[in-house]
Amino acid sequence: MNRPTITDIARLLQLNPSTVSRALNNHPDVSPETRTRVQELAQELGYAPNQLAVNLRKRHSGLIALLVSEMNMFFNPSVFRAIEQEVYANGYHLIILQSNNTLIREKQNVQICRQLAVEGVLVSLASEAQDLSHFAPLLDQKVPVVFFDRILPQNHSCSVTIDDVEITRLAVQHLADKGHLRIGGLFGDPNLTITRERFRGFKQVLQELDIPFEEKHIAFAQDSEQGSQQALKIMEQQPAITAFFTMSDELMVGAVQAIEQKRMRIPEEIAIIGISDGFAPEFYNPKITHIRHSGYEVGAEAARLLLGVIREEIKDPLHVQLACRLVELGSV
Amino acid sequence: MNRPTITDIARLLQLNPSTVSRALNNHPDVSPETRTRVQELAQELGYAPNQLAVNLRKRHSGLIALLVSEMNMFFNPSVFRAIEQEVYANGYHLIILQSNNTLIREKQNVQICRQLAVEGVLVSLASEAQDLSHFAPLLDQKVPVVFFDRILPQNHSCSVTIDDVEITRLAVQHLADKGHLRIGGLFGDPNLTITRERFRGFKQVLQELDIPFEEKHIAFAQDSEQGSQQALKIMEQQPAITAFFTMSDELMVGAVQAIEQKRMRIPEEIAIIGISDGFAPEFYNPKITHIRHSGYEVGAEAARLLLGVIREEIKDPLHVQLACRLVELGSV
DNA sequence: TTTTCCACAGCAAACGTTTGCACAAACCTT
DNA sequence: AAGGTTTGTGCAAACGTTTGCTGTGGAAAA
Repeated sequence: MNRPTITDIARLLQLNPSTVSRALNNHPDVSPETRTRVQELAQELGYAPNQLAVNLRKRHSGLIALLVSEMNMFFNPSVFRAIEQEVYANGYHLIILQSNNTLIREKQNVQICRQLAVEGVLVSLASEAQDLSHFAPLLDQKVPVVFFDRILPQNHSCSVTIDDVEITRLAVQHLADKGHLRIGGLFGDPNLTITRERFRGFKQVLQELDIPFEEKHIAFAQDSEQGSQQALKIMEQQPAITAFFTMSDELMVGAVQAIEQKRMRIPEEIAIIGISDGFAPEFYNPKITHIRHSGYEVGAEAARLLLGVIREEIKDPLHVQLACRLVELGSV
Repeated sequence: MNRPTITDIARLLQLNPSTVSRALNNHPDVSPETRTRVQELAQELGYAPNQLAVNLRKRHSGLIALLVSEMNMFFNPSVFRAIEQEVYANGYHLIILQSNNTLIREKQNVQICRQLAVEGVLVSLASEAQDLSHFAPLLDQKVPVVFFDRILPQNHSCSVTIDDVEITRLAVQHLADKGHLRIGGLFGDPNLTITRERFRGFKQVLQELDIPFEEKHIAFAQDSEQGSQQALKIMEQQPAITAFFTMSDELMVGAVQAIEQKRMRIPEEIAIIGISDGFAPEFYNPKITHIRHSGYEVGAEAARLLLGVIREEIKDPLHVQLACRLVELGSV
């Protein structure tokens, strides 16, 4: 037999499919005796419900979609791991859609979510996304959406981020505490809210600490390679910086590369502090002091919020900002 | 209206649902006139087919599952990126299931694949998996399966790997060419076929080159931290090694950490060569010479094979071994 | 004019479940 | 012993599509 159905079991047991269905779902309306008869036969035949039929009938898919700019090395893997685990533990399944940072793909992915009748969507925005209008098809259908990490300001859906201003405050404060007054800053894609916020925080904290902000000591870069080049340029400026602040792992890697290329010693000749989930700082010796944000926690929290909204335990949009902490490892 | 169905359109246009269906699918049996009438109204109403119903009717899900041990930093992201793109480009969607390296989860995941009626499965095995018997439920149903990266020897399904013996040959040969005769080796989880093969290759190549194999110069480690400790131990052995071979990025990171901790200079005092997809070697200065295997290519090839099997273009199990090449970057 | 054929549209069944309702038998009530 | 309630089962519709078959009107062929 090709794949036993509920109807097959019903026929074999001289029962009605509905009774079999109830028996398998432990519905109280069915006698213990028939229940066991049904379940035993189901077991024996290796029966597994046809989820496609269940989905149609119940009008849901058991799917949660993760819309993400692209798989990259640093922030994502731990976020994914957390999300998958949380989703799995609650009986849903995770489907992943990449936007490759393009708006057009993100729009398509929204449509796919709608077609597949996903029950919730987790979103880390493409850098091309300037607003959230393309999520209307989902929001109109009351599909729960939670934005995380790469978000835009809005108030209609839950979001999970880290406190970007606070994170830079911790970093710059730590550098200042150690006596660093000329600080080089490496920042990412200036289109992203996350970059703008961290940059804003950086300047703000410098001002609070009465450290002059020097245009020539900061730069924006898209990846490690660019970051490395920009870091070299910054290090050539006079008066020379004594420390680097990098807003992401990619840029930290770039900065360290540049420092090593100049054969300068960390932290004796130049200090460095980054923002990281703690993985990449381990690559080096000394390990890199950083402000730690947990990608795992971001993912887990985003998934928990989404599940809360799906279960209607959460009614109003919640905006969670996760705490971070300084991890001193000797590079400052 | 809540979400227009084909029946809604039929009613509004005084047509039969079947005609509407055919019109939307550009079936030739429908007149150009009604076809446009239908398509225009569909457009106007924002009609999107209910994929759940389509799936049930067509008895497929449009889903491809990716069974993976866990999301980790190094090998996986590029593999995922490739797989997602290939799958997406062919109109399927990707669902991801982690096993956390446990057999029990892998078994559950197989069941989930069956229930969701996925049309193909890509597998990188959990380290607990000692055989493939738990994939029987899928193979019995003729669900195409392709194994990649972490595989076990078998002949019933396609597989994609890299040539582990050849890869170590390239590495060790390169070290020997540069005059290194005392080579430290760092290897991963000895349960994995991949580890055993690379270790076998390592010994074999040493023998071919008439370099004595020293037990005290090799070690096994599960992660960077352990790798670093093992590397330190190896470096303390006399006569001292002059070069490291590391079989994975994690271990490369560990070895470099140990070398830096000893304040030894690469490559003047000690050389290092690794196996990598080329990302992590960029972290350092000098960049690390490595044998490059493309995670992206592995993923893309695995996905292509799977799609080939699904489309029945590939009938017999194909075992693809991808080529690798030496990338010289100055650490040897 | 009659026959043949084709283009188009409708009918109805099917995919495998779930679930509201009906109904029979058995069990309590007074 | 008549009525009411519980317990277990069956019937049939529904979820939204797709598709084989049937049927009609009209054009082309004979």
